[in-house]
Amino acid sequence: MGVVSTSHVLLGLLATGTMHGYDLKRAYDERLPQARPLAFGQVYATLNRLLRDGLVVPAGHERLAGPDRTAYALTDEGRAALDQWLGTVEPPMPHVNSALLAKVVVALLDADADRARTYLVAQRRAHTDRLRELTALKTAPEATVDDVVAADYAIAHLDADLRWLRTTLERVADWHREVHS
Amino acid sequence: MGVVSTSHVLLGLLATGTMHGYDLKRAYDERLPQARPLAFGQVYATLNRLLRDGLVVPAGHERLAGPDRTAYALTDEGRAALDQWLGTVEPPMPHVNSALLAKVVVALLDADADRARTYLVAQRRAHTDRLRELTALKTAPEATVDDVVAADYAIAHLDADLRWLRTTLERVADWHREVHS
DNA sequence: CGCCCACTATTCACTCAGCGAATAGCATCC
DNA sequence: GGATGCTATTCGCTGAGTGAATAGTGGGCG
Repeated sequence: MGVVSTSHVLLGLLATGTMHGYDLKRAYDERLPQARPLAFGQVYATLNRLLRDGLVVPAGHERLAGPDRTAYALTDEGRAALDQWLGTVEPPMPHVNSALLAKVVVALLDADADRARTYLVAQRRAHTDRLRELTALKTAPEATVDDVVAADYAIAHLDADLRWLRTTLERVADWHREVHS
Repeated sequence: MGVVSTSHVLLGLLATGTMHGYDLKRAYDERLPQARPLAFGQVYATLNRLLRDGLVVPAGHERLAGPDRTAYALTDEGRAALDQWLGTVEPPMPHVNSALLAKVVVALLDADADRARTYLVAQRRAHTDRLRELTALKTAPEATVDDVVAADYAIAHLDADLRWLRTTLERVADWHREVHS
């Protein structure tokens, strides 16, 4: 599944009004609090790429109670790129990019089936623990819809992992036999 | 959830015997056929980092029916790093890194609820289509256990996406109201 | 007043990751 | 003998990501 495209998200945030880098970072943290943390440095790097590609333009260079700051605004091209992104479905699972799967494959390859089994059991434990955390976070009284939707996403996928862990545990012996043949 | 660590997978493949870059790439394709495609260039880049860090050493430099080739072998340090990796559980969903979620958030932010709804419906369609492909692939007579396990992983997560898409569709109106307040 | 701290805003230097093209030897086949 | 294809590696470039550095301003505090 596609990894989240930082540049498109920044375009989307800029579409709500001109902003400078620092504000963008804060808007990102506010709107996508559960997402991968975004460093300031990366915001400016991405902005520069968007500028280079003509998707944003500088819109004011003021100094106001602090250091210089440059605000950026979407161009028509930027608006078009954003609409294009929003109107396109993400390719669903074009390849299986899972650390879990990779680790089990490697464990089966150069250790024995027990090694893989031990790992799977430990991972299952970590998953159930995290699942508890997330359901608590979701049902907390101060949870916003943002929080609930993000938590639901994580919960659904942890659940998917758990189901996969269970059936894979049952298959470890067969699988090990096949790998070493 | 952790993205698959190329260097550890290569260490794992090397643990089954000394290999040179080209063989490593083939072993990767054979053992992880459903994983993200790995370019030759990246194999050598990663090998050089492993060499620099003392996790592998050159083990033979032969020319045999073709260009020069350098085989690499695991060092004790490399073996230790591999064991360390295999023995560690992956942090389950430390952050929600989903293109789906990001796109819906952006759609709600600078378009209306219908825009988000249209996207969700289109995405659901793409998911169910892919789901059909994968079940076909899994039940095909020539499917190996590798194929089945990988397909199960993908299926479980597509299913998780679908459940999330359904409940999110129901919540779009509420969510849109909260975002614009 | 003078000083330190915290906040705003951006830049810099560096490494990893990923991709496509380039290079180069050998095989083989028509 | 020229074209094609396989083995094996290198190169150049862009993007992604991190942590530290820089610099100005305002507020609190003794």
